[in-house]
Amino acid sequence: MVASKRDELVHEALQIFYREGFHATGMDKLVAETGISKTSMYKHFRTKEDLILATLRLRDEQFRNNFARRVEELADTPLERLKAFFDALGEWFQDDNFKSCMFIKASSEYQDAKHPIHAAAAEHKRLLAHYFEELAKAAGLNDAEGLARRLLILAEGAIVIAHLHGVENVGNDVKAAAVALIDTAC
Amino acid sequence: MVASKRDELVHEALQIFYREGFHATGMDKLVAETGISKTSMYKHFRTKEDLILATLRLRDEQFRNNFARRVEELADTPLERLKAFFDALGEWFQDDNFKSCMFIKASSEYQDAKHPIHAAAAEHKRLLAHYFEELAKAAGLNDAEGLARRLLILAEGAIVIAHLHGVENVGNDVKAAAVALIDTAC
DNA sequence: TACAAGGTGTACTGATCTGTACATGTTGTC
DNA sequence: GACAACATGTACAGATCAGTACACCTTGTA
Repeated sequence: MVASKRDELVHEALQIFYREGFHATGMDKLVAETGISKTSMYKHFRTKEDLILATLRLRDEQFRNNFARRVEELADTPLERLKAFFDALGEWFQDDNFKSCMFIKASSEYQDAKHPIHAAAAEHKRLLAHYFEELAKAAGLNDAEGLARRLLILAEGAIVIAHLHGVENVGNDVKAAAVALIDTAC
Repeated sequence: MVASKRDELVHEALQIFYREGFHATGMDKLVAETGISKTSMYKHFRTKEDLILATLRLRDEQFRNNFARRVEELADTPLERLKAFFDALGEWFQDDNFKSCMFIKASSEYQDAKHPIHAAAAEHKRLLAHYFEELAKAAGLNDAEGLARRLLILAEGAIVIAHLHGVENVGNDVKAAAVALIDTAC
């Protein structure tokens, strides 16, 4: 099955934006690296911003599917899964292609909260917090909502530090901290 | 006392880069907003990158001085000061001009770990971890180094979430999480 | 008065940016 | 075979990017 050019473009642009950044990636670079003509790109997306938003939607989908699947592989109960998320996070940091989180970087380049790209990043993180909250509720933990917010803070901090200081320790550190926070809510 | 044009440039460029981003701020915009001529800028700094590095050095100085002072105002013992850092962090989030952390944003725009700007950001965070570690040691806590790394993760995550989701809750959440982690090391 | 240091204004180079115009080629379906 | 949908190449507009050239002005000091 051959994916449509549109899908191909979004998939490839995702990789390039993730690797190189948004402002630093021009449309000409996308043409050069994907082999897709600029005319086609602008047929599918009216602006570069629209293309970026499409890559973020895809990334959100990928990220949450991959993590949900991996967490389900790693553990069976809601409580164990909540903790296992932070193992999966550590595994991600080990990936050779790991370069921080696309949404954190997007919000760094598009800082205005009202900007659609910033808003998409905020929404992605809200969904992640919601995921934590559902697991915490299912595990019968106290203050599931507050715990979810605290775990989100941990996850984001770990991503930033893994990117800045390299992967060493970070996976273990964030897992330990997460377990400590979760245990206080038992 | 009149500061030198060089200092004036670095101070103003810092504000603009912080507010608008690095790639998004052209040298022509700096000329327009500071009133300093481009010729003068390039007399003081060979490249835009050199200017950015100078703003990061200033920011590092400001950040650590301000926080150290505020933390000393808020508490007297090492243990209390370690906790008080997260109160000071919450105060920062309330600042109308708060727009995440300049170093996180710098590492988002300059992703390569070998890039001087990325390296400067990494160093800034290492100094912050060191600050935590010294306080933890002075407080006689267990595993001061590990605790410092976990607290750094918390601080960075809180900054990211305060930027993405707004200030609500974040200050209290991160303080509660930090206290929980610190108390497990007592 | 002379000089040097620092600052200025303007106009420019050559590259790159987003986005468009326009004519052409390919492919699947009726 | 005809048509529509989708893709292509090329060339361009107009703005902006980092950085430079060059002639001039201001000010403190000797």
